[in-house]
Amino acid sequence: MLQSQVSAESLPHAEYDGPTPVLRQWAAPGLATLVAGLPLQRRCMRARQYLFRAGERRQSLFLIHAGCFKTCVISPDGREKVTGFRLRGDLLGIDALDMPHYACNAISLDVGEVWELPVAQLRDSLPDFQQRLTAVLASEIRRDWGWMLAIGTLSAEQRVITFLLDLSARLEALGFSARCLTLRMTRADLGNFLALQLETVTRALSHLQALGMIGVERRQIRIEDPSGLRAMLGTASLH
Amino acid sequence: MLQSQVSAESLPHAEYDGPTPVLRQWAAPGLATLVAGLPLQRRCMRARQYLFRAGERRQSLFLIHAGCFKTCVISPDGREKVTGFRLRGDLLGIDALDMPHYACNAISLDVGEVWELPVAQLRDSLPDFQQRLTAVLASEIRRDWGWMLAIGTLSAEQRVITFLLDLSARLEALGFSARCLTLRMTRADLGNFLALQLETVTRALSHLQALGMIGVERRQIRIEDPSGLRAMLGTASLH
DNA sequence: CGCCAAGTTGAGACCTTTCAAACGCTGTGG
DNA sequence: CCACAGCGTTTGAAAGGTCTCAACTTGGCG
Repeated sequence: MLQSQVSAESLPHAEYDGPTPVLRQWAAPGLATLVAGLPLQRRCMRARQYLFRAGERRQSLFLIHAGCFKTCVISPDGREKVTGFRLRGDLLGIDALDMPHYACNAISLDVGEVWELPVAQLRDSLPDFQQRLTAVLASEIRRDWGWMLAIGTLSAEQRVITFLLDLSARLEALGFSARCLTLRMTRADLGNFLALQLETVTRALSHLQALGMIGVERRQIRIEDPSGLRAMLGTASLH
Repeated sequence: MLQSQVSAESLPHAEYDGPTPVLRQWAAPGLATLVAGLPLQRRCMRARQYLFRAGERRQSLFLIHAGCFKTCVISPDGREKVTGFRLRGDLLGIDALDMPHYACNAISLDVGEVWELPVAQLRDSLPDFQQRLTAVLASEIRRDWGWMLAIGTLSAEQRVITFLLDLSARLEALGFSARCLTLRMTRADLGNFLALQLETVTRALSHLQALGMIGVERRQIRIEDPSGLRAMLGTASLH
């Protein structure tokens, strides 16, 4: 249980030589260590299980301890948009900190575990907890802007590359392999997030594989040539 | 000086019957009244003047008192992305609250005035200032998600409509006319924000004018048929 | 008065979408 | 144990929306 990304971890570690251009700001580190001593409510998740839904009464924040989640918003007329894929260390629910109800859906893509944070209590006991929250929020804004930039200025293939490099770097920061990743989301989710059709995502992956840049086997992705991929971003036709 | 949007204000007020579907969360209100008594540094701006640039040392936050600003991020390889257009009451610089340097450029699109907020001082004197900040940050995240949704799921024309309705509603909330608006940004800025080419923006505006939905005269936009516009969003082919 | 930035419009090319079909897993029931 | 349904993925071919490039117009400003 909770063993998401083990397949990646069992593979050899590899170098990752430099940050992805823009998408390079993560949440404030160390929140997990901060709450280590507290009596937290732990909650295990199955794949495709909702952690919470937009509109539900917001009781607490959740710190991801294991697994992979997607967050998505849905417009009144039914259009859906995946706003991000969240990994261990990410906070879920912060976007509704000032509201009585959640503002998005949070769905587990795999088995996982979250820790429920008692916000009011933490605010009192930890002097700089509130400031930590603002840091997490600000960095989420910058992350979103990075993706808006990518979606607005890059071709389909470049967006997919950006996603792969970003995910690779995030997984590596968590101690997993940067070269071999398991996508926990469907092509449809990925396309939705990158503002592409799922077929376009598939084609981009196939093409990158044909170029020898990556290896694709269903949701297992091997990054064969990281610097080659990064070079394909630099040669941006600026759209 | 500071008389941005006067042209709109001098025109008759008109009804705005209902919120724009998704993009409907604004910054926490009343920040201006909160800081009313404090000895704030005021700063006047000209058109095209930078309030701050990404990378500059961040000293303070700025509360827009008058005018219109754009914020934008620039990737290392020179791709630019307008992340938003900011009006009176909006806070500039919050996205870098946890950093020593600004994370975006803030550029005045018109004459305007900002109030410089001494963050550290406010944090001490106003008990819930920090909490207000988190509210502003969270609402910025939701706003960004709304635009990501629009850009990812709507056609060019629908994005332009969404922008016009959003701006109209924001201006009305500030006491300006909801029917007659002055765009302070160029077509290029608008296109950049909406992930479209400037020519596509022009064509969308021309087409909406041909349909009798709006009147276009350079940067003066008259919204002739708000519900008609909103209907064009509902008839989304879901891309 | 003339230059220049901003905006408009047209025509063609191109990338992505759309629609369709086939394939491969996975879980279920006979 | 295998057949089968169902979802996710892959690939092809055609259509279409947006981009690109270009010319022209307009209004502002030195």
